[in-house]
Amino acid sequence: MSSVSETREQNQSVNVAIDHRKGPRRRGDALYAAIFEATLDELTAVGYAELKMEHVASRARASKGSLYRRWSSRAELVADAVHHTIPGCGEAPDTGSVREDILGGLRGFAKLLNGPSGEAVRGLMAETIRDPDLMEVIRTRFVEPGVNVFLNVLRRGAVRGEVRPSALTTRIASVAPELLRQHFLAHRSPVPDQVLIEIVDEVIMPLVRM
Amino acid sequence: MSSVSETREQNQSVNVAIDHRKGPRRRGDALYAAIFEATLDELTAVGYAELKMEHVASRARASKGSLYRRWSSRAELVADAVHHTIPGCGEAPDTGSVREDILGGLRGFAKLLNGPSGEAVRGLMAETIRDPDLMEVIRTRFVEPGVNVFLNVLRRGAVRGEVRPSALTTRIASVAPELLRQHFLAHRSPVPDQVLIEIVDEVIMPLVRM
DNA sequence: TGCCATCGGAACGCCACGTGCTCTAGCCTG
DNA sequence: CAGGCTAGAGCACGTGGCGTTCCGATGGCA
Repeated sequence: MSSVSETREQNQSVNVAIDHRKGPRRRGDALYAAIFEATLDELTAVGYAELKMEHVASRARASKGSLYRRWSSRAELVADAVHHTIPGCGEAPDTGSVREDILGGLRGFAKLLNGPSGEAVRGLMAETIRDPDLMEVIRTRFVEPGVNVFLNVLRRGAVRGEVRPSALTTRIASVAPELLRQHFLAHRSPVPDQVLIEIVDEVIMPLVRM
Repeated sequence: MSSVSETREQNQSVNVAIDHRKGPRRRGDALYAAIFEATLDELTAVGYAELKMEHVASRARASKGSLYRRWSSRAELVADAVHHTIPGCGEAPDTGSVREDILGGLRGFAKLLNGPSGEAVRGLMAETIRDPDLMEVIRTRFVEPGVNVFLNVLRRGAVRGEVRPSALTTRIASVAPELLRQHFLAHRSPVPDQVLIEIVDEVIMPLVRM
């Protein structure tokens, strides 16, 4: 996380040694990895709105051409970078209590949203306005997996008799992540833990009780 | 310098008919109204993402300067135009039934979202990423009034014994509009009426029952 | 060793932004 | 009613990021 502007100045003015037409040059996976890393660094540094392809390239010590050869837009690059970085889409714990499971699942999502991935997701949500296709990608990668997490929690709760069987629907399983997402979009991160507790105790638990 | 004035002379001689420095010129409210109308027309024509200040000005037969003198950004212009156009922020009917009241309230919002205002709101949501101040404006103008609508419905229902008193919270009153908003953002409009019915029957009614 | 796909760097045209300038219409005052 | 003053229309400009293209260099591979 050293100073970006220094590096750029050197590139522009004097230091011939880092003209990488003459230096070591990466290809394939190594280059992909460097670009992903630079993308996340840039996300944390300036946020999605101010993320410029040129700066990502410069930070990755790559060329704009190399970026555009792989991704046709900023949104695709960021989506790939984030998806490549986060391990899975999270999984709720199995504590034997629906309340604890859902709260744990929400905390997992909140942790992602509060990090650089969150800044990315926020930006990607915005980008879906320009590009409806991207919305499909977002839904598939970030939204639907979340719903399944909570649906599984509810199923386990129903088996134990904690959850009324008629609550085992996609719509109800979507409520918790949707409220979280809505709060995340409508307020600046980080999402306070108190909000998660409120969602669980005021909404989800009364909603799924027998 | 002389070449510049030559060009200008040519432009003038060719385009005399549409040089509105000589035509009727509006001020004050008339100009505001024309700009708002042009903004909404442009919104329906090309959507928020492709809305350009230059095109709005041209459609309103106004100058960019007149726009920037009033609004410092596209987002402020659109927010003003929409807020100036919609009558109130909607009010739920009082049918004597919580289910019908909430459904009616949701249908009111959905009607707004499915029109040009919806395209505007969608775009403004995106813009809040660049401009956190704008988020405050959006919340004040479009979000919070909606919560109060549903809170009033729940209060009336509690008086009638339809709603448990502990459900009279801001958080619970927010659920319906938040789920609607989330659906609106995650899918292209128009929002199907079936979605509203599902929100009411699967989520809200079980949530607020005695 | 020689080939060639790929890389880094730089320059380019493009487009919208936001601003400044000039000329002019409409109102307001004396 | 005349003159002044405010504000609007139109145009041109500088700026900045986009996405492309070209060139020279490089590293993997036959």
